[in-house]
Amino acid sequence: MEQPGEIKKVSMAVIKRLPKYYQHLGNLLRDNVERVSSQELSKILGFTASQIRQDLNNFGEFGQQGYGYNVSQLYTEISKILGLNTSHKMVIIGAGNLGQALAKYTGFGIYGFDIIAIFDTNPNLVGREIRDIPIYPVEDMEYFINENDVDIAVLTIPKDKTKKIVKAISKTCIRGIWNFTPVEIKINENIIVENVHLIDSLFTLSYHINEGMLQERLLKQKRKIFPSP
Amino acid sequence: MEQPGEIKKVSMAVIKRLPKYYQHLGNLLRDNVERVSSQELSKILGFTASQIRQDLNNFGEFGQQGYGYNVSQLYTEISKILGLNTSHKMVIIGAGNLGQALAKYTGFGIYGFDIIAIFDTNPNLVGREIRDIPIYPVEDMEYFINENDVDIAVLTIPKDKTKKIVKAISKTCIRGIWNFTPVEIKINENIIVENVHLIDSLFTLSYHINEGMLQERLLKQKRKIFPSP
DNA sequence: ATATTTATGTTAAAAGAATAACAAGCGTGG
DNA sequence: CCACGCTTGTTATTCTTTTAACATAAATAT
Repeated sequence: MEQPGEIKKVSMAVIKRLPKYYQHLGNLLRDNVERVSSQELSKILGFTASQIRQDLNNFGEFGQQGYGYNVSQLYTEISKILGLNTSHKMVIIGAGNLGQALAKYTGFGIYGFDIIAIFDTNPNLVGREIRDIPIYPVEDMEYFINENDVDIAVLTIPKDKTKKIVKAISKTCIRGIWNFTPVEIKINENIIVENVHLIDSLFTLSYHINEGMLQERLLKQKRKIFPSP
Repeated sequence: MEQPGEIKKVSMAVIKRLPKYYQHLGNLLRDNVERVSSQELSKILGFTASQIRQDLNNFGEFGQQGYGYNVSQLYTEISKILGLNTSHKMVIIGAGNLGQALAKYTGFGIYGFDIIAIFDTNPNLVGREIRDIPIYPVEDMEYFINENDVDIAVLTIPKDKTKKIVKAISKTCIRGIWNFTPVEIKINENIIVENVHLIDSLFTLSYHINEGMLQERLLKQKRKIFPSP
């Protein structure tokens, strides 16, 4: 029984679809499309119209019967839901290959995610800059984060250093960790962890490539148990 | 009614858990642990023991009553399921920041994923090498892939070039695409696409960081509809 | 102004996934 | 060598997510 004023938890499946809504509404907006129906969105996104309406109704009533959704308004609403109406300060921890690549990439800034510092232990890197972003010694990390109200820490460090860094971070005002290390991070629940486990992703791809052969193998196995007449 | 010899489709949720099983079994193996029960795995992995048994039984009967699972055997079985018992040839398409970072990273090779070439249009990059991996002109891509029986193409190109590259790739013997571009790739069903949509991941993180504030806003909204007495 | 079409929000049904329960079989200790 | 405890594979149940259905309201056409 749902109490008035009670918030029902939004499922992870819904949350994972929100970025898609946001991005495609952005495309429509750029194409000066004024209105869109759940059915039209359905065709572009590949979700059912019903699902789209259900998803959106987790957050409010944004549409109008007989009209559909106002693209601009819905775009704004979803940007608020995703927290993209305010900008975010990020720091990259670990100036290795991946850390540097993420620092060089300008695509996050477009959405208000500003990388304001990089931290590393390597004295050859400390003092240098990447795209005007300074590389500081990791000792200064905690002070810097608190002083500059940093929201997000991007972890691109070797796995054996992760535990120590996470412990240090957990004492700061950081709100979220974007974790590129293969380590499963356990931390207090006020800090959100979003994992990018590349090797898992690659394994999943490998599974699907292998799937055909696998099924043949399983079939043979089952035929032994149920011999054909 | 399930026919003998018929394969029931394995759900995506199960597949996404397989890499976790694989990695933690690898850890146990390195620690010379001989046997493990679903309950013990449950504690490490955070899935229920029941779920682990269900998951594994999608692929065969690997355990033994009263004993559990033989770590080494189960590890091998899962590596076969994931297709990690054979090595894979990869090429990186796009030698930008991310492409170069992935090329420099040696962690994929450990699992038999060998990057054997990089392709780019930039004449300043073509001819150079990254970790002994040569950078070739993108014109040679199709020929090279077919000639060298490349399995996986890693896409790290700007989004506006994606469609053209995908079209070219689709005519080759490539089996899977590891897609780091934000583009939704439509291709014939023989080629598997695994997406790493970084911006989606970042948005999801932002959502969770924003969640607290969001709920307050929704509460206020609902209070208007259901005014408290 | 009115009827018809369109498309929402919401409720109901179906499908799918996670958890729990349990019978059957193996290992271990006496 | 036997009995007890452990742990699986599997079936049953519960919970979640997706899809379908529909009553209602706005927009459009006549």
